[in-house]
Amino acid sequence: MRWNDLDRENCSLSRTLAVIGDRWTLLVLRDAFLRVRRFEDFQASLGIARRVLTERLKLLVDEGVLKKVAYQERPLRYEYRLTEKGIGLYPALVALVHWGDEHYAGKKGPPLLHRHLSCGHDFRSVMTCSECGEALDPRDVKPHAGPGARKRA
Amino acid sequence: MRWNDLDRENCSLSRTLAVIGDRWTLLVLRDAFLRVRRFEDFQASLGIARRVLTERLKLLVDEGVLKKVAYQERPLRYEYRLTEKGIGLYPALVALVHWGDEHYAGKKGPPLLHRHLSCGHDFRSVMTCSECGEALDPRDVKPHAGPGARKRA
DNA sequence: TGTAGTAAGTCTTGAAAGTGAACTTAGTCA
DNA sequence: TGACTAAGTTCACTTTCAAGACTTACTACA
Repeated sequence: MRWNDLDRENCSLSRTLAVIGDRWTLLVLRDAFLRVRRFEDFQASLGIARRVLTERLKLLVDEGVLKKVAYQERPLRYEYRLTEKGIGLYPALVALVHWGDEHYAGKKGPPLLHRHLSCGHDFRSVMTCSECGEALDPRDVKPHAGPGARKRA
Repeated sequence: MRWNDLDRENCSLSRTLAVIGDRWTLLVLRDAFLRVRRFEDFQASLGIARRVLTERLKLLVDEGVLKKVAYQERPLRYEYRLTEKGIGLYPALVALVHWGDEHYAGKKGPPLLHRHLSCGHDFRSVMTCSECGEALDPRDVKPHAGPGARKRA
């Protein structure tokens, strides 16, 4: 199977991964959330091959995860910013980071903490149920076919 | 940069991606959460090349995300099950699925729904603050250097 | 005893994607 | 004029992936 075929699969995870399911893409997004915006800055920060960076940024822009915004004219130059759709990936990214903090941080602790400005504390994200507000235990969740289901979910 | 070098980077996301940041790996984990456990079943379900599946399963076992459990002797055969560490990836996976539901589900709606057994409703996951319990707005979060920080976060 | 079947890999070969360095373009600055 | 900058593009080379055939160790059937 080719990766471009993934978006035709009837699974929201496949379709998500067809857009952002590539290591570089997720690192680009991490940087974007840390306010990196320009081509040279992404390149220097990640050490990514320039051709690959060009390709990934283009895909993210085409998918509406990032948008190009001119930051100067003559010479015309653009920077890349997260759209609302892109910001919607924050929970997933934070969940991955916190999983890494938990299992791969060294003795000293995690390299980066997240502060919740409105309460003032460093936090970990907790996945809760949109309906009852309780914290979710994976064993307390049952997947079932939804309205868009075909044969395989 | 090689991908094996990623785990030496001082960033929890890099270290996480060195383990699970590969499209196939995440799809393997999706299947694992849907109770797929055997080599042949993963292979048939995903259409993944057998060599790549072998490799990915081995990495996940080496990293303690999956464990091999014998389900019969003579011939000795193993199945792959999520460990506690693997189950810890559930929030991230659900967040990715829900992002896909939101942006890529067709007119009919998402192919798969998640029911919270203890409250009985289909839900979406909401990221909340472990300290104050409020839902988190990405704009209300400020990352800052943690105890394990080196020069770059 | 021979034949087929099963589960979990392993091997092989051509195609695709990634890597690093040099090059290009359009403009500024001194 | 010459050096510099940002954002790519091009090129030669290496690594990884895809698809399918093959292997191993055992069971079940006739």
